Amino acid sequence: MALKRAAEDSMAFSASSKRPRRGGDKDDYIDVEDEYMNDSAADAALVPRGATINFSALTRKLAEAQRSVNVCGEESSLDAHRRQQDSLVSHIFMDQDFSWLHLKSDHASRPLWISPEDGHIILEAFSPIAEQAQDFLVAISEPVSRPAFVHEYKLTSYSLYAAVSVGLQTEDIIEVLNRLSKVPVPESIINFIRERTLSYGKVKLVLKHNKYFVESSHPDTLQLLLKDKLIREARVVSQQTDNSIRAATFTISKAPMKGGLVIPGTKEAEKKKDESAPSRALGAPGATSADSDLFTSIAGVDGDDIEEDDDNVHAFEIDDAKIDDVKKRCNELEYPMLEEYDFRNDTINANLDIDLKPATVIRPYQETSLSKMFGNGRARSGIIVLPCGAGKTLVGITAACTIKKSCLVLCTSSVSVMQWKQQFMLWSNVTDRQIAVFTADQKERFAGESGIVVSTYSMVANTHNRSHESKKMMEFLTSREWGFILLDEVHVVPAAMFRRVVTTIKAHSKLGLTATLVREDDKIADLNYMIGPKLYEANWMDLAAKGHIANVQCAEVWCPMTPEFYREYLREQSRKQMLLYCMNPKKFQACQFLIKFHEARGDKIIVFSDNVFALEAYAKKLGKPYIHGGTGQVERMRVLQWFQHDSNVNTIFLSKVGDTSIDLPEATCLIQISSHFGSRRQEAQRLGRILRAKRRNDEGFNAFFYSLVSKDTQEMFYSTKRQQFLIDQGYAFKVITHLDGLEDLEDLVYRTRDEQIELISSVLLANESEADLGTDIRASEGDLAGTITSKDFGVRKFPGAQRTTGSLTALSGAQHMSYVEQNKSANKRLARDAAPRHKLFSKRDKDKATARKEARTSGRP
DNA sequence: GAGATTGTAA
DNA sequence: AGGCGTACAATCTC
Repeated sequence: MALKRAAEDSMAFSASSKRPRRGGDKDDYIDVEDEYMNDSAADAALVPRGATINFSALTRKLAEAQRSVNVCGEESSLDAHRRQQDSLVSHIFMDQDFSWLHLKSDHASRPLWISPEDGHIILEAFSPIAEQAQDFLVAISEPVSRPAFVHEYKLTSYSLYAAVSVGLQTEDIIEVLNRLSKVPVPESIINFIRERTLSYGKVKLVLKHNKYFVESSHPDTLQLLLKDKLIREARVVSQQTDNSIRAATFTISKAPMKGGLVIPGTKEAEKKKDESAPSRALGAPGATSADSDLFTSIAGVDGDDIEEDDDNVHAFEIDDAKIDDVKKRCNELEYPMLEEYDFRNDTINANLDIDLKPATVIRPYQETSLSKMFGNGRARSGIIVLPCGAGKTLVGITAACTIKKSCLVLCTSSVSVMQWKQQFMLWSNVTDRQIAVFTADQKERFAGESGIVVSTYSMVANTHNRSHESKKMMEFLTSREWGFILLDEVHVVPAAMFRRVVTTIKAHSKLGLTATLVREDDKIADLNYMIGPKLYEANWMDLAAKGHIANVQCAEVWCPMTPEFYREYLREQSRKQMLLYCMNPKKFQACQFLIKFHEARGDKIIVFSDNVFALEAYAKKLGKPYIHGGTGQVERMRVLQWFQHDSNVNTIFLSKVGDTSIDLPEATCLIQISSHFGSRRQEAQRLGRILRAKRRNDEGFNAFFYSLVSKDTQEMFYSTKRQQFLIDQGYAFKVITHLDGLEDLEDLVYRTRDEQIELISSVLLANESEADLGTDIRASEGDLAGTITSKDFGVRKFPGAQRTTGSLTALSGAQHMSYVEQNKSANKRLARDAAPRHKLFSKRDKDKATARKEARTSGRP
């Protein structure tokens, strides 16, 4: 069967590095590439002897080699697809010739290659010391792409900042890089590292007595910062002069002491070495202990600290409303502020007496991530990136148990609020009195001086009218100093409203947790100054290889459109097109087939669809339960109970509700029928649903992840884009163009043409009733309301032709009246669409926008 | 408990 | 560069 063959193909490939057949299209690298591929991989050096090499082509080749082929007479479109995917692989070394670089004589045993131009680093992942090298590279650079054989990293300002903040020093970085590199570290890179790390770690932001101070052991650095207007104006010159002579000078205090700190739940370093044994596809014998010693000590696990030049530190106070701006500016000035919390010497804030339960042992990578955070005996602010199901919660709880101060946990939904509380109770000895929940329907407060509060972002970020209780609760939250703030799903924090929480809550240290540090907008970089640097990022493939998360086989199933559907697809506009390619009968069939196939294997299956209409249609047709946003709580729970405990219910259909909060440890197979929009995060999150499968440690267990894609439609593009994150994590997507045995299914849905035609008319009908009102009314200015204009037939509307200012025709009450009786929801949409056209509303919108902007930049001169 | 409002994602 | 349109969650009010 085709499916099985695909899996075998890929296995055979990874075992013997046999290259899939493919027409040679680029001649310039073929020779080199062949030579490389025929070498025993462990010996092969990335920089071969020989003339000009096109590295870009080489890396692309290797990445592509991971996608196994399932040839089915679809050559042309498969090739086109591949070319498209190729273009997504990073373009390092494009048109660049680095063959002049001097190779060290023993280059074959060194796994790194460093580009002198842009700081990209290539790691041979099959090198015996790859794992240690990887630890080091994660600490100093950004992972760009980590497929099976060749990993790509990039040195950036931020990554070096993160390296410094986890305790690495400039010369260490250069030295280790040099040891690992096949070529001497280029001068340009050395300069870059020196230049960037020089100023890092010199300035700190500290919270004392509920006030923020910029602190440094170098007064001249502070002077330098004060030359900046923004920072100068953010400074608070206090009247009280405790230690300082005059108000204009900095306050001086004793630098904090360091010392040995033990993170609870850890069991010394031996454990770690045991875990590192299983080798991956091309893995060679493990590294010598000398090697690992070198890297762990360099990577700051043992907690070597930056020496303070001075026993005294100097500081000036800044306005807490402006810390966000100041932090941002300091970053721009290449003096990023470290946020460290010397919690053991904090005598002002009451201790919280919690600890992990004695039996709790954390996993090696959790320990590693925490050691980055507590490497120097203090709590650094930053972000830890772990895949879903890898135990982020436990990392957070352990951190809280290490700091032992009051702690605020923020999550995205009230469901996860409850989960966090429950997890705290499970893993630590926290008592019910110490942990409080703050949501819409529960406003508790902990008893005593210190405690834990779990809440949601919207609860804390909320600006508009609050109930009396919440007001009081908010006062409680903002008035006190928190030792620790835990930000779950930290990638949401850059959102306009949610980022507010970082400034309104005064916390000594912040830890952000997320599985996918990506957003489709450009706000993700803001986290660098809002929270702190990325302290640790796990490699999904490694965790899977070690059995912490499940192995996943990913596949993209191409479903051809039936002629009727494709004809309609070409005629319609994008929105209706979407419905058409979701409801493609071939996709229906593929879905049915896959469900049947996996149910027979004993899998528990989740089918995702963003489109609620399609979701309902599929679920009803295939006779499976489904949940979407509109499903009531009771119904949801019932369906989930069935799914988890009833052996007759092995498949459920979920809309976007399934992306977050619902915990489904039983699922082992996942099918996406409508993967609208190119969200990498959503794709990764969905994959995460099956990573924690309980059966993951069974011999040869695989979880399955399918994306059903209608061929030759927009969906192909989105699908490619969505997969990027997972491909960067090292997942290989297979393309399946034919499902063997599908035709033999006796109760195959929509087999006859008549049935398909019936489906298409129901789809079009659904379109009429649900979608048309919106499009018709939103005709361009001056059109009579409800008139269908030529634009409605065009393939693509002219952008900007719509939504200009107030034509009153669209507002004339008659329309509203005429639709009120017919369709309530349409009426609602109508009102929403029409509203911005009226001057009053547009004014209100504008006001709101400016108000929001002001709130964000509040306090700025 | 429905509805309104606000906010997020992509 | 930002809007597009949809699905969803959380909160408060009545």
